[in-house]
Amino acid sequence: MMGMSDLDRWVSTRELRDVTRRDLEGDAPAVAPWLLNKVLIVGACAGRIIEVEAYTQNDPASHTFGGQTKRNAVMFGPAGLLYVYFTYGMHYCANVVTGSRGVGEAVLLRAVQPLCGVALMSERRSGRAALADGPAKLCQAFGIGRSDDGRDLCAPSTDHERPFRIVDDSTPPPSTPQVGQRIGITKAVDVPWRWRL
DNA sequence: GGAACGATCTGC
DNA sequence: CAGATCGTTCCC
Repeated sequence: MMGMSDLDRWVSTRELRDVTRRDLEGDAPAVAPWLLNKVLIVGACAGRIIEVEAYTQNDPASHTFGGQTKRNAVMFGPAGLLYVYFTYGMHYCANVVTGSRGVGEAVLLRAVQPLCGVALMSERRSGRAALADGPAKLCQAFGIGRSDDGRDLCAPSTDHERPFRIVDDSTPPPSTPQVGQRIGITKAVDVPWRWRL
């Protein structure tokens, strides 16, 4: 018999508000720190966003710097889409698209604090202690993959089996987040567009 | 057609 | 600190 999941319990104890497309639309460097403390929900897993990076169109480190391609097309879509890319031959990373249609901007989700579905995350992470403290680990823990590229985080939830969105549980973004250089890039390395709790 | 290179992670 | 591992991009 199906018991109440930890997500059900967690949701019922907090006032959750869907983050709207309008909330997400804007320059990635402005939206990125605002996303801190928001909650990512994918299926039975939820986690509080604790580290992000911004990427803009005229940013040499961004996938969109060279213009639109098949791979980065979602980044040019409307704010609120999820841009998922495959890298290093084995990892996926997930971004929230922030620019309006035609503008290639997004915020990379680098780390979340697991809130729900911890057992499932642990299983997907092969029992390792680190569940979602890196962009590829986060995707593995949440089961985010290639087929999620272009999913709409702001559309009304149609898939009740696998909700897929970002919500505000009334925890405000930190007033003084850590700010620093982005990780793992070789261009525009001095741009301080990484934010952390 | 081919080569170089990753917005990373892991184990040594 | 180097290896894994393959899609994407860019150059010839």
